Amino acid sequence: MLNSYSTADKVLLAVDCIIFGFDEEGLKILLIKRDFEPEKGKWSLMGGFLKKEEVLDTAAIRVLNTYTGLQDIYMEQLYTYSEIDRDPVERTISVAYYALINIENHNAELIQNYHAKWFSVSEVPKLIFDHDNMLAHAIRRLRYRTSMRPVGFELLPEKFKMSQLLKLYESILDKQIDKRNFISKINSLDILIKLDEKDMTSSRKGSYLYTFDKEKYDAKLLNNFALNF
Amino acid sequence: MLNSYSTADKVLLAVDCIIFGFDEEGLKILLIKRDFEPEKGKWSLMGGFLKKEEVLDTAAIRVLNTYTGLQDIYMEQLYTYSEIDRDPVERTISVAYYALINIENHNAELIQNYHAKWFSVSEVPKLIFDHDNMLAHAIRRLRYRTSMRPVGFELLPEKFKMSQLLKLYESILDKQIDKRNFISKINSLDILIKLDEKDMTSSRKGSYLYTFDKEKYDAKLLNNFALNF
DNA sequence: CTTGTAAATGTAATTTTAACACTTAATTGC
DNA sequence: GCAATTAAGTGTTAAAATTACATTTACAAG
Repeated sequence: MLNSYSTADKVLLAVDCIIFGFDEEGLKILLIKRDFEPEKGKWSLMGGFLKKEEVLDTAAIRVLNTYTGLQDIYMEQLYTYSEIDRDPVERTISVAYYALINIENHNAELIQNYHAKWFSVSEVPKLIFDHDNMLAHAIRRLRYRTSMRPVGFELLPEKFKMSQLLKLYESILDKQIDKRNFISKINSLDILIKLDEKDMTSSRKGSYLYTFDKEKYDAKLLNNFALNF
Repeated sequence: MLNSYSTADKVLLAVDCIIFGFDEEGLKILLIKRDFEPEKGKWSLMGGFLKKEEVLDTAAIRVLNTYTGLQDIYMEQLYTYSEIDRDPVERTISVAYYALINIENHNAELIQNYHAKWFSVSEVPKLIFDHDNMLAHAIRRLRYRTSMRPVGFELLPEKFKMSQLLKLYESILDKQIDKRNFISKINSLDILIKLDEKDMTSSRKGSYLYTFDKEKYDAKLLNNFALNF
């Protein structure tokens, strides 16, 4: 019967986390080496089972924290995967979440302790189960999202150079963007604050640092502004 | 322990279906009057529980068919809802799906037999549980999708007038669109075939009928063409 | 003080979008 | 049969957005 709570099947529900990061080398993703069967020793997304009295968003945050120690990371739900044999051990439905984080802010040491490792998105190893599929889906979504609104907030350090922001966009969208057009478009959005400070590490001349203007950014968000690079 | 299949909690997993339709009156949504407790007699989305050996996509199709007799409706997964008390009877996680169908093609009689009823999206009654939230989410997604690619395929009859297509877009996006700009933009996409046939029911002059050019449409899809009305 | 390096900067051509109103084709009623 | 009616059909222009493209600047190093 379609609507009897008592006779309905119950299933295992998992969450898997796709964590994007960004540094000088480009766009990366955080993976773990599984330390349990099946597929022990293979690379995998971070995952775990949903608890009875837990909301999915919370489960995703908990799983990420368990594997990496990372806290207060905002994740977005991506998609729910339910292929019958996606998990060879037992029928498991998995809800994928993704997040963007700033690699520098989230110290490598902690991640080392937890056996998680960053991989360039262009050099991701074969993953277990349907995790390749999840990752591909997440990248697609990230690209899409990027063209709809600035994503730099989460992926860049507090203060950043314009060239970093440009590189971030080029990494995510996987294409070259004209520097001048990029700068004028970003500036026209009026969501950055140019600081008096310069970063002298990368050139003789030094380059100005910027921060996001959170207030103006939030105001724009309401209008669903697009970017179209 | 995070990864023990044997000790992990199992939960009830449901699917709920948000079915959009379109006719002369505009954009509509298909609801049912619940004939069981709780909330018996209240309006609701169509829902049902996932079976052990069933994929979510299939469950969504099955549920829709059970309530409406409708078959072969392509649905897209929307989002998974997991608030603890979203279902007052028992903890239930629900995966929402949405679809666009052509009301004329899917005969009203069948739907009557099954106690489902079409409501204008502007006049939807209060729904049970978190279904209002799901619907709002689905409308947002439909608008978004509409601006990214033509959706007419599913919502219009095989042959349609340009004015119907225009009205469809106006209904979904909930705003007026200039007739001439609309026509020239649609034509520039080169995905419609203008037939020799005219529809004489709505005016003295009659209006040409169109169909979608599926091949050209699919070719364009690869380029992720946008519409921006 | 010359050299090297990345940063910073502007303009013109093209394309896209937005705003806007009259004519046409055919039926209906007189 | 002709005047009236009704929705269909059709182009142009101004404004805005996008794209393509190259030189100068500031500073440190030698």
